[in-house]
Formats: sequence, C-alpha cells, structure tokens
Amino acid sequence: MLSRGVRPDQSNFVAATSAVTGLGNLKLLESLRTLAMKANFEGDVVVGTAILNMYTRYDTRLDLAFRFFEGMLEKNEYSWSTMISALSQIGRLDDAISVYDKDPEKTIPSRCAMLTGYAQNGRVHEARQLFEQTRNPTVVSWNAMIAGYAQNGMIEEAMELFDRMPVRNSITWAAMISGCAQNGKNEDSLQLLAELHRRGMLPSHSCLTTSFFACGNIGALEMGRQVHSLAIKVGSHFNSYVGNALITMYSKCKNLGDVAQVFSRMKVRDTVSWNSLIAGLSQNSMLEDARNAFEQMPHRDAVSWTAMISAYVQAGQGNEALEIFLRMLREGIKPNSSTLAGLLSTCAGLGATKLGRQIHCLAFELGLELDIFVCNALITMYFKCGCVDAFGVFDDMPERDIVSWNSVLAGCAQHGFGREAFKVFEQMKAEGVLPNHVTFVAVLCACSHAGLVDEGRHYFNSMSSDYGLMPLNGHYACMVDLLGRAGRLCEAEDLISDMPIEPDSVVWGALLGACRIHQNAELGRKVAERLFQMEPGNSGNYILLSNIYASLGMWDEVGKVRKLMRDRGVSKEPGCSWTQTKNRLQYFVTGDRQHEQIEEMHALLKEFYGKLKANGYLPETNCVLHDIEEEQKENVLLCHSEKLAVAYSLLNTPSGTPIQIIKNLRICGDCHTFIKFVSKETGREIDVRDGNRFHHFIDGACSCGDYW
DNA sequence: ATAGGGTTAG
Repeated sequence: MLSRGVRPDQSNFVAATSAVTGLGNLKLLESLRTLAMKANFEGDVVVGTAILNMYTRYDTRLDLAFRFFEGMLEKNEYSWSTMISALSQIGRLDDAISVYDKDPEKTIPSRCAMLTGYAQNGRVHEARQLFEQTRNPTVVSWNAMIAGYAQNGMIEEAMELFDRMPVRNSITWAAMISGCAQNGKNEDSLQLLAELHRRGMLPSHSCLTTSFFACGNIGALEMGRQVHSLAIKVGSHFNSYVGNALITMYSKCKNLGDVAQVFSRMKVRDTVSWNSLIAGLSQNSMLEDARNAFEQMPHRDAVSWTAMISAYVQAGQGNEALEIFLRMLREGIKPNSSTLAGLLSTCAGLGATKLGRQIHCLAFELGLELDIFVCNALITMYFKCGCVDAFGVFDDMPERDIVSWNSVLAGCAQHGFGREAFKVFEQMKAEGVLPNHVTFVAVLCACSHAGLVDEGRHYFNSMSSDYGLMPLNGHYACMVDLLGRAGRLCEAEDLISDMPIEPDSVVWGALLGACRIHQNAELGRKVAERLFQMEPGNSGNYILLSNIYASLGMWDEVGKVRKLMRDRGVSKEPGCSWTQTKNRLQYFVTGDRQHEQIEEMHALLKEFYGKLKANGYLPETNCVLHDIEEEQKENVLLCHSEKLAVAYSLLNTPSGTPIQIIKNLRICGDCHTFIKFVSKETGREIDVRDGNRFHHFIDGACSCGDYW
C-alpha cells in the first residue's frame, strides 16, 4: 500500500495494530508507531489508543506503555481505561489509582477498569464503593461487580446482584456460572447453564468453558458429555478455550480416551492445550506420556515447565523434578511462584535444606520472596527440614492466608512447640482468620506432641462448640494419640467407642501406636486384629504388633505374627521398621528376601558408616555395628547406638526399597521409628511421624544436597 | 480497537 503511494487512513492503522497482536513483536510495533507518526497520525486518539493497547500487551513492566500514555496529546475514555486496567492487572494498583485520580472525566469505562482493578487485588470494599457511587451503571458495571464479588469468594453478593440487575448479557451469565464454579458451587453453576439453555439462549464460549470446569470439578462425566454435544451443536468446539477445557474436563473425569480424541481432533493446539494434556496425563499417573507430550510440544512456557516439575514432585521423583528445573533455567525460562512452590515442596520431601535455601535466594532474585504461595511452601520446607527459619518467613509475610497459618501451626506441632502453637492460634483468631479442619489437626497434633492433654481436650471441644466444625477421623486420631501417649489407653479406647462417625484405620492405628509405646500387648493384639481386618494388605500393622511383642521379649509371639504375615501373603514388598528396647535398637526387615536383604544391608551399612566417619559425622567409636544375634537372625538386626540408628534410618525409605536408595545416596529417608530425636537447633524432640527429615541432627548441618 | 467473562501449573 505504502509502496504504491497510498496514504493509510485511521482504520488501516487500527487494523494493522490488531494484526500485530499475538505476534509478540515489539519491533514491529515500534515501526508501526513510526509509520503512524510519518502519516501524521501521531496525535490521533484512536490510533494512539490502539498503540497503547499493543504496548500494554508486550511490555511486562509497562514502563514503555506508561511513557507512551503520558505523551499522548489527546486521550479518550478508552485510553484511560486501558492504562488503568493494564496497571492493575500486573499488580501496580497504586499507579492505577493515581492514573484514575488524574482522569478528569471518570467515565464508565474508566470506572469499570478501576473497579475490576480493586476487585482483582482483593480490595472488594473499594470496588463496591465505586460501584455504588456510579449513578447510571451499565451492564458492564454490573458484570464487573458480579465478577469482582465472585473472585473474592462473595458468591452470595454476586448472586444477589445477578438477580437484581435490570439487563443481563452473555458475559453476565458467563461471570455468574464461572463464579459459582470457582467457589465450589459446581452444581449451581451447571444449573445456571441449564437455565440459560431453557430460556432459549445460546451459551457463549465462556459459558461452555466454565461449565466444563464445573463438570471436571465434580467428575460429572455424563453432564460433561451433554455439554460437549451442546458445544458441537453451537459450533464452539473449535474454540481453543472450549477445546482446552474439554481436555481438562475429560482428564479430571479420568476418561483418557476422550482426552486423546479431543486433543487429536483439535484444529489449533496452543500451549494451553499441551499444558492441559500434560497435567491430565500426570494426574492420571501417566508420567511417561506426560513427559513425551512435554518433549513433543512446540513452545514450552513457564506453565509447561512447572506442570512437568510438579508431575515429578507428585510422583516423588525429586531428582527428575530438579533436572527439569535446571533445564528450564538453562533455556532461559523465568520461573514463577508456582514453579518455586513445587520445587520447595520437593525439598521438603527430600529434606534438602541446602537446595531449599538456594531456591529461597532465587525467590529474592525474582522478587517473589513475599509471594504468598512461595512463603507457604518455604514455611513447610524449613519446618520439614528442621529449621526454625520458617518462623522468620512467616513473620515477614505482608499477608497470610489460612494455609500460611496452618503451615506454621503444623510446624509447631512437628517440632514440639506446643505453647507456641497456642500463641499462633490465638494470634490467628485475633486477626479474624477463621480456623478450619486442618487448623485443628495441627493444634491437636501440637498438644499431642507436647503432651498437653488438658489443652488438647479444650481445643477438641472448642472445635464444634465455637466454630461448628465437626471433628473428623483425623482429629479423633490426634486425640487418641494424645491420650495414648499420656498412657491413658482406656480413655483413648472410650473416646473411640463414643465416636459419632465410623473410626478409620488411622484412629485405630494411633491406639496401636500407643500400645506400642506403653508395651500393652493385650490391647495391642485386640486393636491389631481389628486393623488386620480393616486393611488386610498393610504390613505396618503386623510389624507394629510384632514390635510390641519384641519389646517385651516375647519372641514366640513375634514369630507367630511373622508366620501370620507369611500365611496371609502380606509382606510381598520388603519393608523395614525400627524399634527400641531399653538400650537397644532393633531393625526389622520383612519380606521374602529377608535374609539376603539383611546381608546386603549389612554390607551397605558398613560402607555407609565408613563414609559417615570419613566425614566426621559419627566420631564415637562405640557406634559399632552389632552382628546379627543368632536367635533372631532371620528378622532382627541389633545395634547399640542411637546415632547409628539415625544413620540407618537415613537409608530407609517409606516406599520399602531401601537398597536402591542407599546406592544412590540421594534421597534421605522417612523413619518409622519410636526413637526420640532431639534437634540440636531447637533442643526439642522432633516428631518423626510426619515425614520429618532429621539427617542434619547428626551434626547440626544439612548433609542432603551434597549427596555425600 | 478499547471497560466486563473463560482454559493450564500451585
């Protein structure tokens, strides 16, 4: 056009800028802008606003966009609203507010942008004020307010506006249907879709997308199929949002055949389609397929990398997760708060404090150190690794959600900070945060671990009387544990028999654990038999019972339990457990290959012990490995040192394949032991029942991450 | 073209 000497007009420029959208090419944009200036359009509001809009999409910091906005000779209502909306979307709410304040007109678009800005940054009350001050709200104003309420969990208020508003459009319905689904009211959201349908209206792409989300949330496969055919009927199935939502819906409904079909029939697969596929596959434990999809996809974004990392995290493959992360960094992809949160939970699982600290540093570099997700993950990581730095992270948080409070309470429980847990709990209440079921599990666990029986009772009662929270099995399990550890086995038994809900195996398991501590073989046998019926495949119950007998020196009974296991074919998978009798530690190995396993472990332990010594970890010479005693050759290994037990438990993993792990020496293990561990850092007993890693207690320093 | 709605990771 230009080469033929035709001067482009306003609409040409607008069309050209819109064509540039999605190309992500800032240089192209700059040249368009130069062209506009040459063609004497630099002062044109419409062209200017179109250029501004382009800037807001590419410029992540918005500095260029803002400078351009400031320089605009003329601004219309949309120039203002575009700038306000862009600033508030990246969280620069204060700048958005000051732009809004400077707007002399404060037109409806400008107000709507500001309203949404407030709502998306959690300031619903200001959003509401803005809405209420608007004299003639348009349908856009109503929609913005409905969405604002829904995004802030105020679904009743949103519903009330929805019922009250004079005119609704398709966006109103989409906002309401989405609001319900986002707030766990999936059935309501599907009912709204049905009502929309009944009224003879056609559902928009957004309505369909969000309805699939709702179906997926509740696993409503049949409903999902019906909506799917509706989508085909209205021709929406080619829309990428709809297609992507279908992938997610079918994978949440565990219908992988349909996932594959939808994916293969899609005309255009964007990054979200691939990401949804990866997420769906990994959530259905098809890790290999997820990885293949990941390797095949054309453009991987931060979400793709994060999805793959968390797939490995969930599968317990921390090393793979880490390798993917390193590759991500090498390829220059910037991690976001979710990436870091996933990695931190891996560190927590591995007890990898050193790596955890490195990721903490990375969070500072990326400016994510105060991000709520990152902080919550940091708190859990530090606590699981036994570092009280968790408190510092918690204290520095500018805002906290229920997860933050629960994480800190759980940490107190794990580390025996009973009284501190109460303080945190009171502080939480004072700040007006309502405790939930998880909160009480943590508080009761803290009581149990600190041996605070009366306090535990008080909080247990307060749950239902003050907060209307009915105790669940987890809470009963804590109480049984609390009473049981305090030696009040009868009371624990009574509590179980008075339960209004059916006690699960965890509750009985807590009682069995108490029997183990107090060496009560009579009750232990009774409880264990019940557990054998409830979970016939769980070898842990058999081992616990045999540990009780072993602790009383009742070796005949130990033999009987082991025979029972063999007869019932329980211990196909090799497993191991620790127990302590007086001044000895015993290591039980179960499974068909017990004998060779012991030999192999023996050898590996010697090797490992040598490494420990070489690294200055076990200075005392009395930590000798005792030979297997004749009479318990088959199943019991004895040693005399608690420290050696720590070394042993380092090698132990919950998955029951200790040998492999030992060879790698990469993953430190979970210990199912009743040995008391005291943290050198806090001087307090560590609760090892909840997956705490304690290798650093060998010498106060974290050894993991060095891989020895 | 621009103010309001929708999919993926945690």
